[in-house]
Amino acid sequence: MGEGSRLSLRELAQLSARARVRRFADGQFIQHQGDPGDAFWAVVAGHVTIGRYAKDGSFTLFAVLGPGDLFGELAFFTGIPRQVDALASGETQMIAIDRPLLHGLMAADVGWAELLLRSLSRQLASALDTIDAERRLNTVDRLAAMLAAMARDSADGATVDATQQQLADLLGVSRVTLGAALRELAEAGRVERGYGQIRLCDPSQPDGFN
Amino acid sequence: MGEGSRLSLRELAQLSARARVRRFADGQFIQHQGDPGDAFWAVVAGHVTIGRYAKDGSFTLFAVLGPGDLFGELAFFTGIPRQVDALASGETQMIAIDRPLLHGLMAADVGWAELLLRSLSRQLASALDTIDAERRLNTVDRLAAMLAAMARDSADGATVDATQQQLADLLGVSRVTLGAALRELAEAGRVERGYGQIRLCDPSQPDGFN
DNA sequence: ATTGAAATGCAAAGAAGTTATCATTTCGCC
DNA sequence: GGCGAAATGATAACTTCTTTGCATTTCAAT
Repeated sequence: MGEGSRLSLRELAQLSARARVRRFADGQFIQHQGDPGDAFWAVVAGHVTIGRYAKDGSFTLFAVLGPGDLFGELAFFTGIPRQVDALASGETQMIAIDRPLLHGLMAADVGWAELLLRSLSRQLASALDTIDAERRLNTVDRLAAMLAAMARDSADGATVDATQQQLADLLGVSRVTLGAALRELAEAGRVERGYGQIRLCDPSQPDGFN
Repeated sequence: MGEGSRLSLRELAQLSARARVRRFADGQFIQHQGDPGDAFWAVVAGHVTIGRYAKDGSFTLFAVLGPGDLFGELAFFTGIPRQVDALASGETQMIAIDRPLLHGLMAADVGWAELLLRSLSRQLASALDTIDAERRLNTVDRLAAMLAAMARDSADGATVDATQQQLADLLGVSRVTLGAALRELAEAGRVERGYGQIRLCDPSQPDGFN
């Protein structure tokens, strides 16, 4: 969701100079659904899992964020309470951007406003793509598109580290359906299935989006 | 999609003072998929239909916007080409906000930046709700939620003027499925079905979102 | 090497949605 | 009032996804 809208090292450095870095332990809650949105976060180091716990305990995974990613702008700007839960995944360092800090940033450089607008716009584009793909594409194509997007963000650009259950949650289908779709892709020679890992055979293939 | 993030009359007046109003006839294209996003739009009068034409001619309806609504910020801020088509619905008046105008606005009043951030955030919240609801709720509940949201924006707050086909497109299901869901709601006494119109019997009922 | 937990594979039954087709109702218009 | 187009209602065959349950494979820790 937040891919492609990351802060640069320069911008993270500017932030660090103006606010202190907070540390979170693995599995620690950073925000709960329903919290007031009086600040949003910039990830400095580590990873953050974004999603929504339902009353029945089930979890809808929205995204896994990394260094440079922003999140929580939504509650901050709308005044709506937090819509999602966020947990640290591994040792994580973050900076909270509250209203005084934001005003300071925007006063110092209007570029910050445009950066935030660009970040939100990208997230919205991604969300609209998801909605459209969910209606228009079958499971196999949606999976292929998602894997391609995840691989682009990965270290080597061709491997996705995730279990079938996690992929199923991301895609909003059952593990059974996801397994069937994966098998179809594997039989077509487009991916190789590992244990907790998927390798894309030809990442340059069209991904169905846009 | 854009509900609840409308410009006030005062803000529309400020805009009109700085840019000329453009007129569009019923059915006229305002923007096509793939156009460059060198400006975004503020609706001054009339209505705009937002959606996406697929190659096969099918149309995914995203929203119907009214006076005070903004759209097209997405392509403008991300640099991604237009993702959606927009058509005037009835005689429509709009203002194009390009980069010089936006910079003028933001320089005159930082409030414009926050207004845009708020608008985008609300659209994103709405899109995320849609994704989550699509996975978690059954068709009947999603329909009830959508009808409640649409009724809130309507004149009397209890009537929705739309055909079953349009509602089906909005919800992303077939007309058959939507008809069945509507019938279920009608039999539960929650709505009354008219010809091209739905009346909510108790709009104060919880709508399933949040 | 063994063992236990996690991940994956597989199959059957059932729920929910889609497409396609046709009948019926409603409304505007002459 | 009658007509025609649009909207709605209804039905059936088909597809896709889910749930459930269990077998198998993989990995890591002892």
